[in-house]
Amino acid sequence: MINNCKPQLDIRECGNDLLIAMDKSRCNLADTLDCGQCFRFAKTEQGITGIAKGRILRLSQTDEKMIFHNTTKKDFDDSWKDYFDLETDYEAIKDLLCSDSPLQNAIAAAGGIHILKQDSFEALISFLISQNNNIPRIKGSIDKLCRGFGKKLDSLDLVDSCYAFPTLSELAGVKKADLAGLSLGYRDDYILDCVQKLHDGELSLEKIAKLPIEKAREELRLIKGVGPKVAECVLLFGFYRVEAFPIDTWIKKVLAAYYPNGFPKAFAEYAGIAQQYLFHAMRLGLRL
DNA sequence: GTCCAGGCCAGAC
DNA sequence: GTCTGGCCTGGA
Repeated sequence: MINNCKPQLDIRECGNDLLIAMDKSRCNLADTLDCGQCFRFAKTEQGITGIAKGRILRLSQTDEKMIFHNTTKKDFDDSWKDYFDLETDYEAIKDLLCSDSPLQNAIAAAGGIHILKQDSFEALISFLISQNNNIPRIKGSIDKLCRGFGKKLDSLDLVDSCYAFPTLSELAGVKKADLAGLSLGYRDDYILDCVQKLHDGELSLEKIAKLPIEKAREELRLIKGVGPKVAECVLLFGFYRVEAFPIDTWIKKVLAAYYPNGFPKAFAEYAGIAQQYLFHAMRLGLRL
């Protein structure tokens, strides 16, 4: 157990922008938004642009500060501080994980990653789509889903129009034919089953959020298309259960190469965070 | 052309 | 309970 010491944030308003003093090793926005946990952010010439919480967010980061463009301190305090998990003491967690050599190396390369506190419905639908799939296509399918069913957002200076991720009620009653053209392949049935079970009240994400992790896992697995990997992803990225440990092809390689006797139990409480460091480092092609 | 990408399901043993 | 083939699709 780690004594979580809430990090102090040095926040400054500058015109329409909000500047937060932050070393990239403490929180790296590019890595955080491009490590496979979310699918709605993209690099642009100015920085990073994406959609979360039904709003368009434009970000950039230098070595010593992150910049939330067109953002008020209230927006930040009400939404983004929590979304980017900026009040968790990652340095203490990394100190613990660094006692392990492969993790120490992974953290040196990817230690700026934070776990985002995403909407659970969005995460569930997104990771249903993610199975046996590649990231560009996942992003394309999700974008089309948003354009087809989500609320249109004021796009300010952006060329493309932007759409929020559809809510459960916006997707309720959707038919298989409505999903044609989203490049979902056989995954369309999974989404239909998921939306139907949630809309009928057979399952409730609010209830799942309050369950012990074992029980939450079982409930999620009742949805067609949710197997072990997808369930762990939804728990970790949609419910902020940082003890969840998704095992994908990359992590399988990590476990085989560096943890033949299993992942250390000492890290169980933060296994999901460790997983992200290892996953990102493997994708970078590093030797740990 | 083949392979595979952040898997899961159904059926066979 | 464990293992295997099939599944949509697009890019390397």
